Amino acid sequence: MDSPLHDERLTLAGLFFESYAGLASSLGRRLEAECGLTVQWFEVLMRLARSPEGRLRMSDLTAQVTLTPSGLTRVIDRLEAAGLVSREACPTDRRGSLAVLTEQGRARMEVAVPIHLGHLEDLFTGVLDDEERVQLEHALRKVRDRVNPCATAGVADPAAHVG
Amino acid sequence: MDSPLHDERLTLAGLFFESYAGLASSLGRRLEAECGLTVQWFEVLMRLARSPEGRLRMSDLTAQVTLTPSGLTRVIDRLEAAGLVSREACPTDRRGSLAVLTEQGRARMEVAVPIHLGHLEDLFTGVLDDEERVQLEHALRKVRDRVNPCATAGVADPAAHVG
DNA sequence: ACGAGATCCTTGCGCGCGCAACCTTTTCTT
DNA sequence: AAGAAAAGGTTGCGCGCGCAAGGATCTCGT
Repeated sequence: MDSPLHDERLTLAGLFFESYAGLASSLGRRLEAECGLTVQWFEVLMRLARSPEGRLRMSDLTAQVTLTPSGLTRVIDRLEAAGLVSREACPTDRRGSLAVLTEQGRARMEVAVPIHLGHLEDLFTGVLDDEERVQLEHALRKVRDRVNPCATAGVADPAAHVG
Repeated sequence: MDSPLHDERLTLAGLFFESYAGLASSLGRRLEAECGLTVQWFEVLMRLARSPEGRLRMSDLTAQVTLTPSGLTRVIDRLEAAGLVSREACPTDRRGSLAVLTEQGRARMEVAVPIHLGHLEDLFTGVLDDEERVQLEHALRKVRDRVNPCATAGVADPAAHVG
């Protein structure tokens, strides 16, 4: 049983992917059913809600969410069609576009965030005790830094912006 | 900063999703470049390779990989077109279909598995020490059991833990 | 034994995403 | 100051997936 087909690294990775898939799927189903929001939508609206005046450049948004520029364009298209976001011209760079949270968008998030937090607690953080959460965060941070070194910026954290 | 928009549960979940996305994307790119295999393909071929005689019913495969029956049908279609898998009739149930690893498929996996293990080591398990790996596995197992209780079957892994 | 319902797999369809190509605007080079 | 190169965003296209519907086969109650 020490064949490469049963290597412990495969087991750990499998567990990781399986956990992710299950979590994303359950979370997505509930969020959609109770808030009418996709996980992607939530993610984008979240980043906007965290930003000053609820506005962010497309390129900044692209860097924060796991999405290519073209993917983000479509998401914003749909969010705009749904009335949750609107586009504005960037005042300092005429190439640029700003995504801004509408009143309706903010209202939706004020409902959705607590609900989503409940789901998270129920399906994810609730099954771990404090120590386990700390250890998990530690391990995930190391992995994240390995596979995505240029993260650690973004999130409305004024002390962290690189270029 | 204690607004629901900065809840620690969101941070942990964000870290989880970000790690997953980065890992899946890096792993996928490398596997494709060096072995000509999608992560999905690898996953399916892996399950087959682990099974006696390299054969498995579609329904069993569906249960093991994160894919709906229709999704699996298409994957097997492509794998069959690529000559890595073939279909056989199920001898005990005429509704059923068996996916079986071809010689070519097995040969491909004999090359791909060690390469993939290397990538895993490089991008994932290598950044963690023994204790961190154990802790991560522990936490992930709890999450997996919460979101996907009916796993813990299949895999021909006698050491698989129940939760 | 027979029909109702469940199970297995496949197909039509639509959706969301990434890639590459494109246009516009900014920045760099000289 | 002018041309070259880079960056920001959007679109055409194709792909892989899930959902719902469908045909074939098995199972179970009577």
